Amino acid sequence: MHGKEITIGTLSAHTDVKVETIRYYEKIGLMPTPPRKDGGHRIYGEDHQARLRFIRRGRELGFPLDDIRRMLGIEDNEPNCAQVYEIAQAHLQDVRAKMKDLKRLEKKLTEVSKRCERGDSTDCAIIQALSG
Amino acid sequence: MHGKEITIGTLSAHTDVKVETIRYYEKIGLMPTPPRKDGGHRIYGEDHQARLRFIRRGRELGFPLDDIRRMLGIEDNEPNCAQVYEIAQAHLQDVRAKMKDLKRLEKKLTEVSKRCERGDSTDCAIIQALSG
DNA sequence: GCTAATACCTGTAGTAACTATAGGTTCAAG
DNA sequence: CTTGAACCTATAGTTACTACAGGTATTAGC
Repeated sequence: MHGKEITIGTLSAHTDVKVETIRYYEKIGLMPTPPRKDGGHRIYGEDHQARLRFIRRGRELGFPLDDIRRMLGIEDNEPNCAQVYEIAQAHLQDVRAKMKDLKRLEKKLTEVSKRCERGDSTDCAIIQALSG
Repeated sequence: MHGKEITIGTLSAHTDVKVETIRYYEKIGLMPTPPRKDGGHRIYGEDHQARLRFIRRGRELGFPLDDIRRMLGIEDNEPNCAQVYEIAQAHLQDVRAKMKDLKRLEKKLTEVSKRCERGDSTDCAIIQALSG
């Protein structure tokens, strides 16, 4: 049962995470240090693949690495549903706050752009908005 | 007509930009190097204040410093309405793209969170979504 | 078996836009 | 004239990677 022993390049291809990023995750302790071949090349198995996929999914949902670290239960032991839920809720608040900010920006930018006549710089509504 | 000669702390208070940030803007060439007192303290005037306010407004609207640099016409000569309009339009596209991303995230996170029963970790919808 | 191409290795620096120290000097008020 | 606040420089830290540079290991083809 040494099912699939793969290299970092293969792991990268399977998970769609760049090789450098995988090494980076290892360095910051998100990925465990894998065994090595005689020559020093890293060898990965199924468990590594699962964990890396977890990380990638988390990133796709916008979780910061620190959240993911806690969700993986690295400090503790295992992923814990209640804690994961907490983290997800907090992240959701964050996402909603950012959306609100962007909505405000979008409105302001659209409005100011509309008033810009693209003529003389002294009349430019955008420049005026920034100079005010 | 050496109207108001102010220190960096006063400039900071007037513009709501932190002292360190002002020095940082100087280092990266966004703010001009101001004259100094004998002791080495920076002295600012009206023009500095106007420029710093321009930068801060730009940041509030989410423009990256590089955009602001170009809008200020630092490389060229003066702010140019047509160019500023271009930059603003591009930024608006960016903002809209980010909003779209966040909307997608928000939807997914909300949906997954709802399915989480906060019970056993093996049933946790969030963990499952990340492990899939 | 040999060679050449490819994949891997480490370590460092760069990205964006600041913020936060540390360790010192100057200024302004009392 | 002293003391405390404000100023000075230079460097490191933040987030999540990415991009080298310079070298070694593996593998595919012959």
